[in-house]
Amino acid sequence: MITINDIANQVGVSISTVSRVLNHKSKKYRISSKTEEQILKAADELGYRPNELARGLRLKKTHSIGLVVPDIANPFFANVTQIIQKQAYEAGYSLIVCNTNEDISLEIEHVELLRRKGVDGYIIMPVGTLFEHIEDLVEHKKPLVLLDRNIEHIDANCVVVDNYKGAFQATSYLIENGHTRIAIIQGLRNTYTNNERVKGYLDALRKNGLEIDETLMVGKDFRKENGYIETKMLLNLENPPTAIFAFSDLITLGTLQAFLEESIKVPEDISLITFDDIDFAPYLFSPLTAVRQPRQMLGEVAVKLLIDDLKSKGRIERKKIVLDPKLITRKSVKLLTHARVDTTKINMINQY
Amino acid sequence: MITINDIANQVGVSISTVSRVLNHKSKKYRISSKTEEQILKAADELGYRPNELARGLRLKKTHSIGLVVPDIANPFFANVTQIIQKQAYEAGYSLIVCNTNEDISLEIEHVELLRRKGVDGYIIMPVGTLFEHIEDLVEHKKPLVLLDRNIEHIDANCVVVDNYKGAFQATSYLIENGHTRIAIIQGLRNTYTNNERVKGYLDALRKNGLEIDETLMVGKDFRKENGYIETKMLLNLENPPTAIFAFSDLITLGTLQAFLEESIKVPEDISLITFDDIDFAPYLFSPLTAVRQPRQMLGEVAVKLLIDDLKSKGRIERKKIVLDPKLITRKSVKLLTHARVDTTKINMINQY
DNA sequence: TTATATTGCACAAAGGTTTGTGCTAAACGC
DNA sequence: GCGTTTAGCACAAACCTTTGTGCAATATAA
Repeated sequence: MITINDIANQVGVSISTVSRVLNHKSKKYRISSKTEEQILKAADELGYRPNELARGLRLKKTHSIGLVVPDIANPFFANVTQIIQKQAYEAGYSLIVCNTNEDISLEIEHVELLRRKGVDGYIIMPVGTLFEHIEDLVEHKKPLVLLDRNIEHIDANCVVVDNYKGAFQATSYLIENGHTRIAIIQGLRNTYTNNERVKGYLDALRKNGLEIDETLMVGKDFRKENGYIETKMLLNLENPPTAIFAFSDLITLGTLQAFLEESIKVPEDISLITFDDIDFAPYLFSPLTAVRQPRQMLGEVAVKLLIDDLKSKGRIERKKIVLDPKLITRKSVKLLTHARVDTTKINMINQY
Repeated sequence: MITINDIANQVGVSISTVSRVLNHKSKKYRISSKTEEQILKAADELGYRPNELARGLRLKKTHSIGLVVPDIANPFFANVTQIIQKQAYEAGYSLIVCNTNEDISLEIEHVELLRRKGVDGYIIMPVGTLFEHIEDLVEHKKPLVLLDRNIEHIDANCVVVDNYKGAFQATSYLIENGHTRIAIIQGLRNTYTNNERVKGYLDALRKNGLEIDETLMVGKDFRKENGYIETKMLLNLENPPTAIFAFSDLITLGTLQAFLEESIKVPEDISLITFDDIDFAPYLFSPLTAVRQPRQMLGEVAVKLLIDDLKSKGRIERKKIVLDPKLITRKSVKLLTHARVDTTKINMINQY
């Protein structure tokens, strides 16, 4: 491994001079242009590569940021991750990616690891059930942004989408189409996203004077298996729902599998609406009506917030940013015949 | 920040003693259990967190590995990435993820960055058009595994799937179903995967005595837009194909969009087969026949190979591992009426 | 010519670890 | 009681940088 020492020896100067030249501080320290050239030449010839560990140790900066994500394989998170990676790279940062699998103890461990590695900042999509480790981060003034999921009590940068609104719109749309027995298959309980979606769902029901049936509020995590099992159960109810609102693309995947096995057709036999607008949604057997989240914006804003924080060294105040989702209507929701379509109401929903 | 120095002061011993205790070397260096306890207690109370930069500098080990991937947003790569992350974590390594966007200059930059950061090993899915930067890695004996794409001339660990076989099977399947005008929409030219797939396609045509029509061999990268544009062009041919073989899930996405716009139905109007068996494939408007790649295995083997290499310090010989893909037949291929189905041939293909 | 300013660079400390070696004091052998 | 072993730890170097300060040589001023 070539170090500045090797360069110094080759040129016959001290390592401090080499360092200054390599860091473009020749003028400031009055290094003659002759020496400068020699050093640059030697560095090139020897194939010098700065040791970022040593720099990081000295400078207390690693130019890397830690990304903590629940499930990279989930298309939604994968997309957001890609955006973040790109933005971070362009700002001069590398990404250390950690997958928590929605496991809080894994999340804690990963955050601990990232601290040991001395990352400059954190972008975290927290499980959200425990958060002392995150509080500790803000207490120590570590640049941090909470992504996709807010933690109310914590004074940290945060960018989320308005899950309440998304769920409210989706549920309202189903109601407008004559559905009264609407099931939800929830994601992980007590996460920010899930809570907000449940609230939106309930409020939409209440606003329309529909009764709330707890047996229709099922589900426990954002995974495919959850969607599959709960759908099977829902279909076996004595009085099954006429519509299902799935809280993630992966849940929808399980739901579709259950439908296939039971020969249930969407929307003829049952209506389906989903959070997360997967790329393939339009080409599914029944093109899916979905709540689309602004993935690109989510990632871009997260990185921007973090970089601002990094540059300002905490002098800048925390921001909580809420982005709007959008209901994309396709063909997976059936208009029940007894429904009176009230276009004014629909317009109201779209403007909401 | 708490250092071993702080612990040493608190307890009243030297930092070397602290270090040895914290590294479980008390016996080896005959530290009294009394001192040991005191140090452990102080470390806990002070909330000591080892500085991995300093350790890395001293030990020349960072416990992190660099992952270079063309496109994390692509479901295939996203899935592989997730597996790798998990396996790496369990082996005690963090993952620095770099997205090259199939851009060779970005790939080179990322590899350079990873070297500066001193990652212990590399898992790279190379663009493959240039590879001096990778050769340099093996020359310097850096633990490395090439994933999904091999580079023939390079003596590195490597795990790929048999793309030739996958393409051969898929093409043969189409031929068995009476198709003679089979288009391929290729991915990035001159990548290992693309080359092998083209070979498999051509060999299948030749073996069945079909003519090769260059106008049916289109496409230039693995993205959606490529699929969309090329499909539009293919549909406008004076003598359009009866089947399209798309070389990636994203290409298929574009193809489906084109089909939708042109009101083309699969498989009635045209047959479709794809590389990469996306999770949603069974539930598409026409459930997709696809070449499934063993994603889980791919990721697991890659990490295993790398870890072995890391542990053996280069004493172990390089391995090239080839995994089998699997043709999953669903309903996107139409049996052309004039075709004679030769079951013996089909069996032969499946055994291949 | 002498005093002062400037040029051009070297020295050394610091950042937090790990580890080979050496030193002191107690324990042991006889 | 003296020599030898052993226990228990400290010292200091090394890993590779960055940077404040200092010093010699040259240039400038008077």
